[in-house]
Amino acid sequence: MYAASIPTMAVASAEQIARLVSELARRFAAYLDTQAADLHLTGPQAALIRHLDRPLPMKDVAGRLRCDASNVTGIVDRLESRGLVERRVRAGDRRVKELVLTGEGRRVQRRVAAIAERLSGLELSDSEQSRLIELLEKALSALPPA
Amino acid sequence: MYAASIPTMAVASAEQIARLVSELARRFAAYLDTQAADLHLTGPQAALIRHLDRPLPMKDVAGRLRCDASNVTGIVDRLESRGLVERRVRAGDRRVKELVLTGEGRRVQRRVAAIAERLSGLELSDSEQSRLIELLEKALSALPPA
DNA sequence: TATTGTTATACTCTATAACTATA
DNA sequence: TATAGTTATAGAGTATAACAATA
Repeated sequence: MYAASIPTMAVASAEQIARLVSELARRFAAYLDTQAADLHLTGPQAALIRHLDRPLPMKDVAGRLRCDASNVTGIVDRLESRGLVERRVRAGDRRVKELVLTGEGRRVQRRVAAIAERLSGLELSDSEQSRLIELLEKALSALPPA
Repeated sequence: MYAASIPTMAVASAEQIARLVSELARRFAAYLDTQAADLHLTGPQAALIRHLDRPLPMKDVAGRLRCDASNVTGIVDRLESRGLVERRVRAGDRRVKELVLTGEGRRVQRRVAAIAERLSGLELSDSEQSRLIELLEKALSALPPA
């Protein structure tokens, strides 16, 4: 046993948390990817569709996906070729192209949204869920906003 | 990767957990990537180094990274060209190449390992950490093993 | 001049299939 | 024949820089 002033246990569990969060992140991402693949979407494509809650300029899409604007061109090209999204020149400013979902795009969007919700069960009781939410929010506050 | 925004109201805590875990996963991955980039490593390169706790056949590396063996060739090529890892033909079976860290590779490995540990604080007390570990483990059990 | 989006370029990661060398 | 690893190929994502159109 060590002196109480040096939180040995805390260090041990800190590492454990890092490992668990890492594992959870990995599996969660893998889950999302496989679910997206079922819809014939890559991760970034699914993310783009999920963020398209209203007509959005390409630049804003890049902002939400946190990637360079030049990438969005390619991702949108592929989605547009499948008829899921559409580029529309903004009336007031012809430099801007707004991205909108097609009818089929909206159908896919609903299925994408359902993916995260399907994770919900998590085998936790209501009170466990509340507590987990609290702790996750606190843990989140320790990470850079990115 | 998924939604950035956290709902202000939440009675539906299951969905909220899905969003929080999603957000945590996203930020955690982003954090790991930027930290790895500081070491001039990509995510997969850092992951490979992290898993190299002993001489490991290429095939086992692929297993640990959960990717096809053909990918490992390229990742290892790049690490080897930087002198971080080394391929060694196994004495007993000349088909097998075991991957080992060089001295410099071990130094980098220690820095990679430190990344996850640095996440440890998480601004949680000891008991909060214990509880979070419990809940994370339970939540993990709901996800496919991948 | 500044901004929006695209194109050109170059890398990394990904899987599948064909190939080699060993067993 | 079977296994370990590589190579060939092709597609997707990433960023930087240069560019056109528009403001």
